[in-house]
Amino acid sequence: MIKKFRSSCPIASTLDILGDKWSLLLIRDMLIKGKKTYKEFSLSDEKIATGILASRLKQLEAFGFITKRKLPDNKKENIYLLTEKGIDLAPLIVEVTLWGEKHMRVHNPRINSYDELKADKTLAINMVTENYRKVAAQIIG
Amino acid sequence: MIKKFRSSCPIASTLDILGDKWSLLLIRDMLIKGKKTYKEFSLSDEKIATGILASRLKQLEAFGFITKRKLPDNKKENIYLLTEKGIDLAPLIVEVTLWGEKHMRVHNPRINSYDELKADKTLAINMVTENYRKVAAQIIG
DNA sequence: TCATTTTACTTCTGTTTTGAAAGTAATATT
DNA sequence: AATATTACTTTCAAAACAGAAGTAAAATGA
Repeated sequence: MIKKFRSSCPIASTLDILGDKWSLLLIRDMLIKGKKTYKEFSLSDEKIATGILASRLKQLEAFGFITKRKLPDNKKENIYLLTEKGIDLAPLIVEVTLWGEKHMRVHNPRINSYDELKADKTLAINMVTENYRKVAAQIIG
Repeated sequence: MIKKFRSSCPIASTLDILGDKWSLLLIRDMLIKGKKTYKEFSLSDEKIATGILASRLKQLEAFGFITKRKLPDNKKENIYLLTEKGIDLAPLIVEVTLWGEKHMRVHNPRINSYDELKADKTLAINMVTENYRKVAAQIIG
């Protein structure tokens, strides 16, 4: 997985990897919705194509956002879990959610409210990350 | 500028518009670097292609992130300025910067430090947005 | 046990997007 | 009046994407 970076800017470098329409949604699915298998990802609301899903998982793993493992009692399913690097995207995901809720509903009226998030951003981030860590630890036993 | 949204998720809807490698960099150039003309954008460190630049500016304008105007004494240059919707991306941009600085340097060693940002996030956001508003107001007279 | 289903992909094909270069038209400068 | 600058558009090859179909191993059901 070779990757050339366009500049020395941290924003540009982040977009060099996460700057597409799917990568951050996979992180969202893991962090917020607790998804962990290929099948679960493939059933997303946004209908990701299976080829794109495979390539994104590969890239996210190559760059250390996620890990891939098998559980002892299941030789078929792969379990994808966020690393600290991936979990650290929680504040970013919260900001995107808040911005999107505030400014995108005018374009997409279907967007829901997230009042809990607005009320206490820091608390929301902590709850999401703590919850994820707990659930992940439970999965790997 | 028609656009179909993939789902009711605010993250997905935001990515439907900003989920590419260039849009957020243009916002960055305006908000942080004070760029405002086509020429200035085209001279970015990341070497955006002129066709992509034109299409992104068009989309950002169509979705109300930026406005396009001419100054009374210059019939040639167009001045692009962020709207409130665009300025509101400051917290998101700060989060991306901080995340990128923390986690991307391992992949791209050229990335610089942003200690001021880390020290006080809220202050940094306020300074950037207040500065932008002031500079923009001065430009339009 | 053996057929069926499930999971996790890969492959194929047509379409869309991107990137690099060149071209154009109006305005501004020398 | 000639040249340069600005803001694009156009062109075209290459890369990325989307949807459908196919494959192989593992798990399940009869």
